[in-house]
Amino acid sequence: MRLSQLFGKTQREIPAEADTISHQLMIRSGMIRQLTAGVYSYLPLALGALRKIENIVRDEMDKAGGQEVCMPVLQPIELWERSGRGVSFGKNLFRLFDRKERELALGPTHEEVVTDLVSHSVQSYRDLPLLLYQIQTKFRDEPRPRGGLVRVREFVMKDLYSFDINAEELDKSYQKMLVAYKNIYARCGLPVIIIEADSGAIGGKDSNEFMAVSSMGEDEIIYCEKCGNAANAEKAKSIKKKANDSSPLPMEEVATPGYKTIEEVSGFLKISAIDTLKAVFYMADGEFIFVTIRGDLEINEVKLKNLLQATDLRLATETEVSAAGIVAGSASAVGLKGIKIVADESVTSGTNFVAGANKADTHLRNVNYIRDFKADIIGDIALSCAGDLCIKCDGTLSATRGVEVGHVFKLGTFLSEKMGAYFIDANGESKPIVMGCYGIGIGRLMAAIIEMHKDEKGIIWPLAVAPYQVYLCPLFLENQLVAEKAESLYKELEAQGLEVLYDDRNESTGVKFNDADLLGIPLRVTISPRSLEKSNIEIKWRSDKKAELVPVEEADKKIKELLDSK
RNA sequence: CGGGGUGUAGCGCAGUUGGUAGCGCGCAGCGUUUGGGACGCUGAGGUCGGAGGUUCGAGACCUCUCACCCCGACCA
Repeated sequence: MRLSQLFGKTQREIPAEADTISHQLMIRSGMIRQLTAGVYSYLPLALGALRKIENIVRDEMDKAGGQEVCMPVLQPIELWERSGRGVSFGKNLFRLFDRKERELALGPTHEEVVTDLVSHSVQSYRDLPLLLYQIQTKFRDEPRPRGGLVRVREFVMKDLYSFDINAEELDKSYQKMLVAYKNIYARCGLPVIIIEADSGAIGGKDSNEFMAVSSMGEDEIIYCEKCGNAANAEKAKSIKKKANDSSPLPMEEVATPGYKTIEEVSGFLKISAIDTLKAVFYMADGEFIFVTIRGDLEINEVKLKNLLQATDLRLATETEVSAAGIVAGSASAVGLKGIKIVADESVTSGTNFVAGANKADTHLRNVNYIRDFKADIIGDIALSCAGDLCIKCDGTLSATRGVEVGHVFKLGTFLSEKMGAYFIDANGESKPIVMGCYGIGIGRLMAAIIEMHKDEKGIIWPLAVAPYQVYLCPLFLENQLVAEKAESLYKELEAQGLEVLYDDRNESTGVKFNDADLLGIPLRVTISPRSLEKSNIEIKWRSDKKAELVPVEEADKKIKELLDSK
């Protein structure tokens, strides 16, 4: 490709709307252009890299036994009502009406469609296992798109669905996918860690995420350096500090005039937060919920949502709180009636807590679980954080941030049951198909790769995913010799099947080198009068500082060799 | 959904007490240059996000609205 013809210009200035480095680089290099929030056009350079990534993904899916299909983006809403997941996707589901006023959704994922599809063509255990996948656009109306391609509303995703006869067979499919995924990230030059994850709106049991560790990541990862146990913070379990557990004393009131927050109250009473109980109020599917947890801990809303089996969970508004008769700032579960109480296990971890007295400017000392209050539901709803202890060994947990570049789920049978996807087993019995699903966001993966492979000058593409392999960079193009050699080398390299970006522009050396660095094509080949005088050309890896001189007549061979050796 | 911020040329920005819209980059033409973002001259490019209002006069002031970005979706 001649750079002079390539659609998409490089730009010097850092775009104002771009915060993350990968986003800035993609805009500056002319790869992408935003149309509206979370919606992007992909220009040739971006598409080149995306195709490379897709092909790696496709190759690994095929090797793992996957068969590629293409399913509709446009999906009747009834499909989502049938599975019950329309509700859990909520406003993230793009909805529209056709001319007959029939409601449709733009597919945010394809479990429903694929399950429906399979239910019609799989009847026997002989048809299983089955792995179906596609690489195709998804639509999700995210409340807040961010970070360029990190979180968008329209994106290309590889989604594979596995269908098995039982849990053991699902395990095998799952393991196959884990291997394939590891291969994919390795081939893309992206180090990842595999962590335990919540299955969210997708549903299901076991779930793992592939995370690229990066400061631009949206997710917090809690991990143990000692045993390697790692999980998404919204899923992570940990052992918390011990609270005091002296023998229970009689409960007594204490005046706390104007002191409301845990910090204020514990400061005023000269105790630490660990010896208090905090109260937080939620609305779960329209029901007011009173949640209590030890004062030094935070509530993990994902765990809470799962514990309540709620589809919609949010903090209660002040109006709802007062309507429920709660005295904000002095609330506790002690003596509370007619409200569902959820408690974190931590309330049982100590004794003689300070909690609200449910009366203004007053708290209670020596509150003890069971004796003074009882929860309707008790469970682990605490957020784990760095400094807690590992539940698998006695190591101390650390926290880091990561970008989720892949997510795999064991779905089990809940969808196949709802969607009517059954098979006849070897004994002639009808059973629901056991499912798994496995996704990779291609654009996000590309962004993560750039985030990982860059320097102050620009992108440094790993060869396997670079939009071009060679940046052919003649200097002083008006020089007859340079022009002729560049043209002939360009043709020779392309004839060898190499992907060459030929900078045929009459730009100054600085401009060309800076653009070459910005675009990050792995191998730069410089042709100039200076080196040509000695019958040499210059070859340099984008990742290296130093260039290598090579005799002109060996240039094409040498370039091919270098690329093949990588 | 809450909080904060920004909308002026393709990009980055300036625009004073309200007086007929500018700079840099980029773009086009000509010339001189050019081993790490060269220089000169000439030129094109604007419904100042939108609507309404105040005013003799609005990019600026008022009201409404839309879009985009960032933070939080978090404790009473």
